[in-house]
Amino acid sequence: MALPEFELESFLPYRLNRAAEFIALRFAAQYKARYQLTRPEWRTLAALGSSGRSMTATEIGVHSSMHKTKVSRAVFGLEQRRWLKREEDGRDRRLEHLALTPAGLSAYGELTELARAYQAELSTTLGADNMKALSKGLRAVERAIVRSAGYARPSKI
Amino acid sequence: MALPEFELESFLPYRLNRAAEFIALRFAAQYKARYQLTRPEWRTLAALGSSGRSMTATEIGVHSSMHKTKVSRAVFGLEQRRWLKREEDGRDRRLEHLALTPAGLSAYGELTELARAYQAELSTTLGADNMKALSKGLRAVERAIVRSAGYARPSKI
DNA sequence: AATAGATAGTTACGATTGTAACTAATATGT
DNA sequence: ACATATTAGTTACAATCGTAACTATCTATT
Repeated sequence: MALPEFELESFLPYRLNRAAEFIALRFAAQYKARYQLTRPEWRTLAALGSSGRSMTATEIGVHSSMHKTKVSRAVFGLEQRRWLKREEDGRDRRLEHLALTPAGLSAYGELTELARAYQAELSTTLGADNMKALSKGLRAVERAIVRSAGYARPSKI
Repeated sequence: MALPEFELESFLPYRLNRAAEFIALRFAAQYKARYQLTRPEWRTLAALGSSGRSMTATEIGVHSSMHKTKVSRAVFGLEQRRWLKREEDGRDRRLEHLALTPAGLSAYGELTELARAYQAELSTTLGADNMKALSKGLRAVERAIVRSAGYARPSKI
């Protein structure tokens, strides 16, 4: 009569969600307080800044697993701050190439300082080899994401 | 003049968020289609079902890293389906002990079947030892969550 | 060249969310 | 014992989000 065992504590989606929420919140508090940035705005800024090149909105969405309307609004927000500018593609006028302005780049630089500090703090808290293990596991998930983006419709991510 | 390096690809909050979002979405599609459950409702049901005992709303929130208003609404939703009942604490009348009804338990049983299947699929996709690594890393984060809940205000999580 | 289908991105709108304020109860300090 | 602070949980409200529909453009088929 006993139910077959199920340990929520070992169920990956639940654990990942919980961990992500916990880890993200503390960092979000910093850039929110300092720059009034929303999470999608920070993620968009980070995607652009880290890539070191211009990207389309769709690319940003795939890269960060954000819904396209989220990206669209984040881009609009960053544009209003003049941290980002759009440039129309010459050949395909549906595409917009998004790039950080000097002001955007400088904000990105300051934010990466915070990020670096937070990452260092995490490394101390979690321990170096737990970080390594986490990183290895995440890399496997990332490969799965890339693979599935290849087959399936990216807009559904 | 070059900015100090920052690799978004190695920044834990970003990576965790992306992975969690990706992994959770596929599973959410299943319980949404099958039971019209929301994510907070599933997480609440799972926390209760898996613990095998009654819990308070606050305990559920800490356990699942969900905001207390999210928990409050999820509890209300599950109560309306008659999957959960509340019982007042005799000594402290602010507390409500939440427990699954037989119907709730049976739904939980069916959902854990889906969960188990999904976990198995993930294990195949990611590979057993990547799962192990991920699990080890998550366990470290979980310890950090527990520690911080001890000191800091849990309502802020 | 014309039509149908696909894709990039935006937006209207209903649903979901978090903040802050609230109620009700308990705990604490004097 | 009384005032004050704290805690559990709910709710009003404004902000945010995702679905679906939309515009504009491009690609493929005939």
